[in-house]
Amino acid sequence: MGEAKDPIPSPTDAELAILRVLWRRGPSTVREVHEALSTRRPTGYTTALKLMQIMAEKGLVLRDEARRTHVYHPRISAEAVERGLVRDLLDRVFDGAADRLVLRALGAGRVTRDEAAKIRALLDEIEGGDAS
Amino acid sequence: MGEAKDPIPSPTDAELAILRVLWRRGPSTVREVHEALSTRRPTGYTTALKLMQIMAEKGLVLRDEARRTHVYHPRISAEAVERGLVRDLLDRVFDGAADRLVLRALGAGRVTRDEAAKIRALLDEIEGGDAS
DNA sequence: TCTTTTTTACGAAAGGCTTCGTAGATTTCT
DNA sequence: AGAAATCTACGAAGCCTTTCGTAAAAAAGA
Repeated sequence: MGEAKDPIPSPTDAELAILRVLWRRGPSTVREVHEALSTRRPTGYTTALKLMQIMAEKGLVLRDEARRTHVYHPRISAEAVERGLVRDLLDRVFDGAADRLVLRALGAGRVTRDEAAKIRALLDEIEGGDAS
Repeated sequence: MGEAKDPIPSPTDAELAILRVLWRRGPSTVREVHEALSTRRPTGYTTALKLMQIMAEKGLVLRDEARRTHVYHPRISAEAVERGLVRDLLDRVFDGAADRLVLRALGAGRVTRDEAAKIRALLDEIEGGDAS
């Protein structure tokens, strides 16, 4: 029997911030991530380092140790993480009712005409392919 | 100058669960809340009590001490809390782009024809009233 | 009355997240 | 070579959240 690889956990807040940098920049060093984060919120270098080490343990990132300065790669897609977080919120506060979440989302960030059009198109797509 | 009353903080997970009971049942005692929660997840009575005491301190609920058995009232609306949580998620993971959140929401919980219709109506409403 | 139950108050432990300081190794610069 | 900078590893503190145990007061029941 192979070892049971547990599912990758959802990132914490700080971890998510780091993943976002990796998704945007691509594989990066601790220094690069730290600098990207520091522009928004000053923080210690070793803080980023420690977090990224933890993330490697958790399987959120992959660490390339070929050179002395390690390079970190995201190991889960933005889409997967977004899906997980949205499902969480959906379950925790909206009883899984997607339309109630959408209602609030449309209320919270004001929606441009463009965005509305995109959403309509998406609805068409869903209903078109759905036989229920 | 009046004392500066700080804004009510967003509820934690356990606090949210309690608020949801209060929203559904209306003003309730610790016992009632505890029983409502215990059906889903067994937990100690004093756990609910402690949480509700903390929530009263934070201003999330109001405590009526007229009788020995205190009665707790929600002090923020479901709508306000939902708005806050959605905005959080929006900022933290979607750069404030509501349509990206909606996209994921529509993907996460599968959407019924009914829900789709509601969302369309909502979009109509927004675009109708919006002069941008 | 005396016992049992209900209720509040309080303290504190356990776990998770974030942050940082320090140490040691390696590389780079002068 | 010697000094300075860079990098990883590690431990631990501080904070927050959740959970529960214990104690004391009040009410209800026998």
